[in-house]
Amino acid sequence: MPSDILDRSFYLQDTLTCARGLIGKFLNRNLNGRIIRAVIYETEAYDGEEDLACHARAGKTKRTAIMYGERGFAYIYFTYGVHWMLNCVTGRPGHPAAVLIRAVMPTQGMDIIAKNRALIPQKHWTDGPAKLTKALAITGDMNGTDLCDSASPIFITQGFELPDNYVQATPRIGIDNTPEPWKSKPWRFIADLNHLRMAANRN
DNA sequence: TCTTCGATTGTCT
DNA sequence: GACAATCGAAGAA
Repeated sequence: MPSDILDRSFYLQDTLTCARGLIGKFLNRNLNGRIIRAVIYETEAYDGEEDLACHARAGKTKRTAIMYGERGFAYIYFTYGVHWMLNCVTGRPGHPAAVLIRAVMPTQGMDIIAKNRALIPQKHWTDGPAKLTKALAITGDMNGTDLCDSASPIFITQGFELPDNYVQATPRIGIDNTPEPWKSKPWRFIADLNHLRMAANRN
């Protein structure tokens, strides 16, 4: 299948580089043989036990073990008793880190997403980390999926190169109780949606 | 075992 | 803008 799959060496890079680099890439979901594709436009980096916003701050546990494993795999966890979150394991081996996928722009398989997000305005189908997992039917049983294998239910492929002036870095969302300096680290990356739409339309 | 609280969302005012 | 929903992981006891 796609020779343009994002290969494991990508995920061995520094976690911030991965978080920035994933902006503009395609998130692919194979659902019973049908592919849903969406461009990633918002991510956050969680980097190591010393990052007090990172789940691995408590060390290696059953939940975070996947972050200590091989790079390029999915770390999917459940939160608020309701929501699934999708992350990519990144960074140097032995260093627990991951990139949270916070938002995507669907480009293929819209009919499936429409069913998964019934009654929700299209604008809000995939504009949040738990919204996109619901839209793409991603749940905890896909935890540990190899994102570098096009036979996986979830995998990531090459996308658009976005110049830095269309991608801004801001503090991460929803970590109000995390102490400084972690709370203010500009480890969230978000692309200009208008620019991304134009880039997508050119292709 | 018990308590706290979360990398959020959707609804209601 | 405020807040309930809803449950499992982690830390305390």
